[in-house]
Amino acid sequence: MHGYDKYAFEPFAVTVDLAVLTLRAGALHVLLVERGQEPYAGRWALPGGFLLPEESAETAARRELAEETGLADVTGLHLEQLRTYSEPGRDPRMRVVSVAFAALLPDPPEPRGGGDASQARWTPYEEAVDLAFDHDRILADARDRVGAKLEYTCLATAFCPPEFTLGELQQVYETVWGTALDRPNFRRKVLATPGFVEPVPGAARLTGGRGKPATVYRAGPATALHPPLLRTPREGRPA
Amino acid sequence: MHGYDKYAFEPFAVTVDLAVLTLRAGALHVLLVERGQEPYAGRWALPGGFLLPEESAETAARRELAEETGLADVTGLHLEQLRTYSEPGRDPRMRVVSVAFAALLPDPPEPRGGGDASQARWTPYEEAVDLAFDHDRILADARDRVGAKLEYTCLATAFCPPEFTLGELQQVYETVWGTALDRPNFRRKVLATPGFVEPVPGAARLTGGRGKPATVYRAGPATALHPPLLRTPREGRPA
DNA sequence: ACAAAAGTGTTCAGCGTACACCCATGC
DNA sequence: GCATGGGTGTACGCTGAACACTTTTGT
Repeated sequence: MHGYDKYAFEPFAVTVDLAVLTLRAGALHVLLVERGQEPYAGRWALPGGFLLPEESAETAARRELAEETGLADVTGLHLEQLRTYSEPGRDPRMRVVSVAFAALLPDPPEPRGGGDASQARWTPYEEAVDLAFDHDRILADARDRVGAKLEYTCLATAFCPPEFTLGELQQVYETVWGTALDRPNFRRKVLATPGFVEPVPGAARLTGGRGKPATVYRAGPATALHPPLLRTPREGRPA
Repeated sequence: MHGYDKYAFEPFAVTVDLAVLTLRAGALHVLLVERGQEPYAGRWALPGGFLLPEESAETAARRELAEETGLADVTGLHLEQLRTYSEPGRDPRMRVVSVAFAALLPDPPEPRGGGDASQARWTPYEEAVDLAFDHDRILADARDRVGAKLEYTCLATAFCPPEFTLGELQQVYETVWGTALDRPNFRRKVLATPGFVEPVPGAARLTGGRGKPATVYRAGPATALHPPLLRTPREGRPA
């Protein structure tokens, strides 16, 4: 039966695609590359590419990110497998099965093009439409997943630099969810969760130029949030 | 660069693996097949196999399930992508990337072997160890995922036949989580979630031979659970 | 003095937990 | 009658939402 003859079937290509998300200026942004080659030459797409023979999907994801966008050795890159897209016809060239990842970054450097990508740039989430292949869908799935995981995991710290204030952490939630949260209650909930954040001793920072300096925190060892931080839609957003 | 030459790289094989879970006699069981061929001939494994050229992973999963275990056209089969396992060396023959699925079934028929599988059988979850390839890990991941999704989705009905009582639904939670739940409170929580279950008009059924006949319910249209049904460990299990 | 941002305190409604109790059926 | 399982009622504690208030800084 099937198995031993490596060339018995039309070969499959295996690729990775990355939905790299970050927060810039209080808005969710995604990293896009302009395709330098057919198909979809000139169109914007998620960074990604083919697996090499000795790579896992996770390794390939990091390599492609470095090649196509210049983001190598990024500190605090959170990579998370989303799902695999395998519908026939997703790539006009051949049968391509793509393992998609969601990646989260704190406010990052400017990317540069490279490899198959003629240029790379951060794009506001809302403007990232009409992408190549089925990347619109992958991006939407990534956003859904990240929004949901903020509720019951400590994922939000992956959007923050190594040291951050509770105000910054709260902005992560407010930006991704598009809702305003009550600051006192947010503070208590976060601090009441053991291992979510830990204070950096003797550090304080001014955030908006004015106001009381905020205590600085680091991400703690916890990964899950019990009880969860539920998304309770208040109306609108704050000023 | 890469892309157009289909044979430029060592080809990848793409497979699917299925962790098919069900409840039998109040215990979690998983569907295993005995491998008829090398590698791992004679060892137990999750059902699965190679993608055909014109199949999506979901289609292949259903086909392999039918071929290897005789479970074709199973009513109420819930298929859900888990993640993709792509580490080099997971299969000694060649480079195999496997898309893993978790599948949930109500109390199902006996399987039979077929295809690559010399036999197939339901195995209590605890006894499903030392599986072929990395299937121990896939199975553990499936169980974790299912346990977590019971909390905030309506997934539990996928373990129940089309019509079920609230007692049966509660047993799903108690079996998967290994905790006892308070019946009155469980009942209210489930009924308070719009679209989780809907009563079947004028139907009632005796469950244990004795006792008051229970109202019969169907799964409703809802998929998410707001608020979630949190796993609050009470000690021990009931009689 | 004022504005802005961090942080504290307090109230109150609602939910979830626990448990007592009633109902319907088989033996 | 009694055991068994389904279903209802209720009291209490705690959490989370809302908002008033204090503290610390820059201008």
